[in-house]
Amino acid sequence: MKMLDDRALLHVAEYFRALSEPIRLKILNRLGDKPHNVGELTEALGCSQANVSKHLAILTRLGFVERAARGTSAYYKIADPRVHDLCNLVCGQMAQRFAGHAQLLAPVSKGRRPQRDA
Amino acid sequence: MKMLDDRALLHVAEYFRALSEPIRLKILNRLGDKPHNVGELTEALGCSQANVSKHLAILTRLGFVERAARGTSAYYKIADPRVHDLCNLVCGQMAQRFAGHAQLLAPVSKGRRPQRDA
DNA sequence: TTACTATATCGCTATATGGTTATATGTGCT
DNA sequence: AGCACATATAACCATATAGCGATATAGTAA
Repeated sequence: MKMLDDRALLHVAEYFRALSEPIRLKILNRLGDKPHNVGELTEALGCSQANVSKHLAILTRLGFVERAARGTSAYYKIADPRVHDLCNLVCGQMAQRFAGHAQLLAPVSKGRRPQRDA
Repeated sequence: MKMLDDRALLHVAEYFRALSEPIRLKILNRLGDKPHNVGELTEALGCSQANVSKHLAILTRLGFVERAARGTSAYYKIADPRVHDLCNLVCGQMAQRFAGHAQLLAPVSKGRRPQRDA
């Protein structure tokens, strides 16, 4: 992590930001199974088609997913499988951090500091 | 990545969001070396002390760093070394993705799709 | 051509948040 | 006590963006 110059840092930040929306994580999660078109995703996610399209555009721009037009549909699939490594890493930390705790929904209350045992 | 319910998803998203600001990545990068107090970080980052404090509060709340008061100073250190795993993973992807490309600063132009070879 | 479907984009509003300055809080010193 | 320094917080502004509905674009079928 030492070799990061400022411009690379911007890209890394942008990368993380793309993953900072629950709906986009849901999309990636869905696509982890198999490719889906926009309509399928829209129904699965329960929000507007316009919104799904917008998020898919973001994920595509960042290179997380790939678009393939088929007929009038647009099928999206995971373009970079390493995304799952990322999510798994984070999920692992989440699992540890919140294991058993009932305060999963709590706003990670102010002074709260979860254990950090490696 | 399959075991993510909605509330966990929120936490993961929050986690990623904390990493989606270049200044916070810089702080983590700095702290990766050794603990620093707010004044040192403020000078190193070249922005206001208030701002650094605010970002440190965020990183602390999410459990990325730990605070230790010493005298009138507050020293921060990396609380969860796995953060570096995360960053390294991303940096690795970045390095691959942009290797040799001159368009590092380009807005990852619209249709652009970097190679995804694992 | 027209009609229909699927997706992308536009225009907008509301909210979240990064940045600032000013102030409050806390700690140590005399 | 008062003073000085280090940090945290408050109040505010500006910007970014998620969400929506409406519309544009593209493909298919008649």
